[in-house]
Amino acid sequence: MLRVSRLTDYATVVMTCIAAHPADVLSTAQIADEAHLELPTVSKLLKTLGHAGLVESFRGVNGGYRLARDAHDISLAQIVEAMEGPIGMTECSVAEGQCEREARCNVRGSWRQVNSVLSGALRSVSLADMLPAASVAVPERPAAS
Amino acid sequence: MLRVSRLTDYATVVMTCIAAHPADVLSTAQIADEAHLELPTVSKLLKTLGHAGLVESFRGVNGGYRLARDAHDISLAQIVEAMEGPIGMTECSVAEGQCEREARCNVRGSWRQVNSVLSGALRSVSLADMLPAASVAVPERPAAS
DNA sequence: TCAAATCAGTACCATTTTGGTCTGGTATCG
DNA sequence: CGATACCAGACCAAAATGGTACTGATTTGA
Repeated sequence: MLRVSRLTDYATVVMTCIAAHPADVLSTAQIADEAHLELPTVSKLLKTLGHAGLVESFRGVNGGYRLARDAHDISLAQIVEAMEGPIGMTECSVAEGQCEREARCNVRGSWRQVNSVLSGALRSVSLADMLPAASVAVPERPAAS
Repeated sequence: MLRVSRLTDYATVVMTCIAAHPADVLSTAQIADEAHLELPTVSKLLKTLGHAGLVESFRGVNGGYRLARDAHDISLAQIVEAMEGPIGMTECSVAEGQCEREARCNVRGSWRQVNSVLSGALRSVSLADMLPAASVAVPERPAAS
């Protein structure tokens, strides 16, 4: 079915949740609640996203996560690569020497061409583009504490 | 990492092998030999490709397979769809109502956008384009650099 | 008409990937 | 010091994937 893994999909949702509160440090529990995902799952996602340098973490009481840089400077491609590694539609798009047909393979060039179109599309979408347009105004749910 | 299944990759190889002999009916054994793949695997591929109407089969002695239409009229997208079903990068790109977030999901639109770019790229490559350059003059070669 | 060649369909199994949970550890704040 | 909250890793169950085997149906040709 040619799709990204479910975790990658979740990662985009989690990232938009964090991006919707640019000023705050959100705990994993808050993010899980907002994204409607299980807490351990969100925890694992954030760990991976942190390793990739897309979010930064703060430990201890009142700790949590925050975007590592502005939402305009984070692309969908970076999120996908953080979760799944280098983008490649076939084995041989990513690394050389995977199959012995490589030298005389007619198919490989076409796949690489499709691949570059895809990664271009992923690079062209930023996290800011994925936010609801309304978020420039007041969010629908003001933090009732 | 965001790739088509290995069988889909094999399917493109098998299709180019068949396309390289436009006049002949090739047996599964011949195709397997030429593609350097196992015979039962090729058999399964061809059955699926046949159901999708991309190749036609002939039974009995001297039977085998042949392209159902000209190589220029078969796109990479059709091969992928034959093997993997509708092209969609996320669950919700393909069908509605998969997740309860759908109504207010900010992420979905961006995925659908990426998706349409990808399927456009797959549609733009024909089986004829994937053959060795001998018999085909590639119309446009967008310089990928 | 019989036998060989060849595709058709189904069922099955082994491996890998994926998604998710749990446990213990460490840092920070009050 | 202790409560909170992130960190790291192992671990497990379920699903998808790739491959194999077996049986049946159809056509050709001797």
